[in-house]
Amino acid sequence: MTAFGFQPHDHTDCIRTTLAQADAYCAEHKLKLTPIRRRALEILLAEHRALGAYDLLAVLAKDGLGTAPPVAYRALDFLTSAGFAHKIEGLNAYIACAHFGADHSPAFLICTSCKSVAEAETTATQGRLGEAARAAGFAISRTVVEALGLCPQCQEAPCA
Amino acid sequence: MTAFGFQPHDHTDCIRTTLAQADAYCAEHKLKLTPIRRRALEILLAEHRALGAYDLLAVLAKDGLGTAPPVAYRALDFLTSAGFAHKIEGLNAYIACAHFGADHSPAFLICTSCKSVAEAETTATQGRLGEAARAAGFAISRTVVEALGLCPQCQEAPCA
DNA sequence: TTGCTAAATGTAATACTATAACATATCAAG
DNA sequence: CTTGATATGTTATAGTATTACATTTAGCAA
Repeated sequence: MTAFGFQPHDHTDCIRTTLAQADAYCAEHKLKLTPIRRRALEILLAEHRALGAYDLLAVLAKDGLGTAPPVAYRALDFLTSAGFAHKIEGLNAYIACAHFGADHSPAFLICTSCKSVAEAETTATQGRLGEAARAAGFAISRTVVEALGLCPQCQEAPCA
Repeated sequence: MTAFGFQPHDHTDCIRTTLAQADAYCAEHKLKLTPIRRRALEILLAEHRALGAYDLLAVLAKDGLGTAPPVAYRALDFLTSAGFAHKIEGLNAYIACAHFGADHSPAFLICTSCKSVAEAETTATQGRLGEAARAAGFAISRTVVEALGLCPQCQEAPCA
């Protein structure tokens, strides 16, 4: 359950710091980090793994913040648009961004056993995808770069 | 509708050639390219763009080859397992493989306007994902590498 | 303050994507 | 020919996401 680049770390601190950064970012960019949105981000940060929209919704519902699917999807739309979270297409799930702030094109290492996710930093025009796009005259607006496999822990203990 | 690396080409020939290759590959590997599976591949080849499972099913149904969802998903499972087709995660859609045969880790350029898809060839351990995986001790089993954006044609005619 | 406008939220219904479960049929190997 | 594995037929359901519209809230201007 605890994974960041597959290493344990201090969750409480990372949640608090990132929420503060999000508050500051929204203030500066005239975005509204409403209670639902802020709580959704907090939930994703606390889990620190990919969470389905309905999983998120279940937690929001326990807090009395909404019960219908659009509540979760709207919060996720906001968070992903603002760059506070990303969608993992290979899992139809969402995760808090590990590299707060700037516009970026994340790459993910996703453990299919324990569901932990590591986020690597890239730019959209790097790597083989960027090469191929330039060669083809293709204009990239978004990239999906994900590797599914086993994290170091789960390679050692496959039956966990 | 006609796109291969976003260039027009001879569909009829490419369908025939690839089906023949698939027949040969299945004979050699003791796989059964049954009528449903063969027709599904033919449909994907003919469209030459990402097709939803239910879109495929609709065509199969017109041919009297089945009406229930498992018909389409089973055919797609077979085709993707055999390497004859790939799933585009960013679109929840499927496309015939443009590089027949060998085991490979495809990278896609996907036009969000006309839905055409170009497939680039890579290996799972190449590029930034491979670097990140090695650094983290992560064992890759499958990669998802996709760029969403506009193909050359749609950049010029955005209102098509 | 009042009223306007845009954004956010509440809610119900529905669409889209995918799988589970189980019965039946087909086919190759012994 | 029978057995076992694979493929297909079919119904139901699970999981993911959006549309549509009513209501509320927040910010701003008259």
